[in-house]
Amino acid sequence: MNFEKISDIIKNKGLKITPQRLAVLKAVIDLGNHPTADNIIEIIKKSQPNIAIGTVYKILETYVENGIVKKVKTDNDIMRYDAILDKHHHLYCLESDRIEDYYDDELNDILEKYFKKKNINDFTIKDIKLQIIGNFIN
Amino acid sequence: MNFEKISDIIKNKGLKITPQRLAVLKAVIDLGNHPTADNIIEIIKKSQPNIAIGTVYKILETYVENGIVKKVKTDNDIMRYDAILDKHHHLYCLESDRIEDYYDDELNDILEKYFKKKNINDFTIKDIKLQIIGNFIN
DNA sequence: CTCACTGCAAAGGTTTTGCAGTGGG
DNA sequence: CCCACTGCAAAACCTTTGCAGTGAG
Repeated sequence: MNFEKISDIIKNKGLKITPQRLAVLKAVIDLGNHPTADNIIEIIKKSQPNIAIGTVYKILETYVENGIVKKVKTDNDIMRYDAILDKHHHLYCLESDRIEDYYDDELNDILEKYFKKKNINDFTIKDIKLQIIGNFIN
Repeated sequence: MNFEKISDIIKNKGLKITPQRLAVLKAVIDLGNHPTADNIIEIIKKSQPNIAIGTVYKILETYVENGIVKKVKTDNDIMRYDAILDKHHHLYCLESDRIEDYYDDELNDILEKYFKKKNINDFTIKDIKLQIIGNFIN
């Protein structure tokens, strides 16, 4: 994704634009497949060798607070990040640490209809995420 | 839960029974609400002040491998554990770190039917977990 | 008896923090 | 210009590991 679009995303949230912030968001979007903080840093170091690890974590935290990216947690306890571009769920592989996106509007409709009918006591639903766990067939 | 039942759960998996193992599983079950390793250790220290933190982690890992407890992924920092007593999903509170269980067979049926029909390419589903995210109304 | 389990302590890796200096608006 | 952001390094944090000693089967 180009820097102009990325710049817009950041600006829309009223955040200051810095080269580091542009690079972090571009990395999360371009890497796509739920990168770890480490993956992101590795990519950014190519264009900005002096970026600090702490800075990347601070930027990611800012993005999470502003709803620009989401955290995705794995069983191995390493945090991964995911740019929010569309509503989707995740396929988790039991045999590797692969995580793939799963999109389906029909599924979202089914869930929405179900929860609208159920109306859980004392709980307001903001989001629903499915963790679909299994194995990829190679 | 009493130690006899807990002992049976461990024995059924062909694992050795030790006071530490009994205490860890009892703590996970009794605490109920998806305790962290730290919560578990805190409880156990009351009856077994000398138990080692490393031992608790090793025991929990053994239980996970043997399907006695599950790890619960939170989008925040810390790993939580959950005794497997029944198929269920989780309500995550955005404002606190509360996690509640959500049971509903109708939901499980709907999901099963949906995924049976969809048949995701190159992926065999072993389990599906819903993260229902929102706020508890106090 | 034997091997798996425990306790201990150190190491491992990830994420957070404090502070001085910098630069975006 | 000013305040928010960055770089740096240390530290906090949770979890894992190695090893010697112990105890369950």
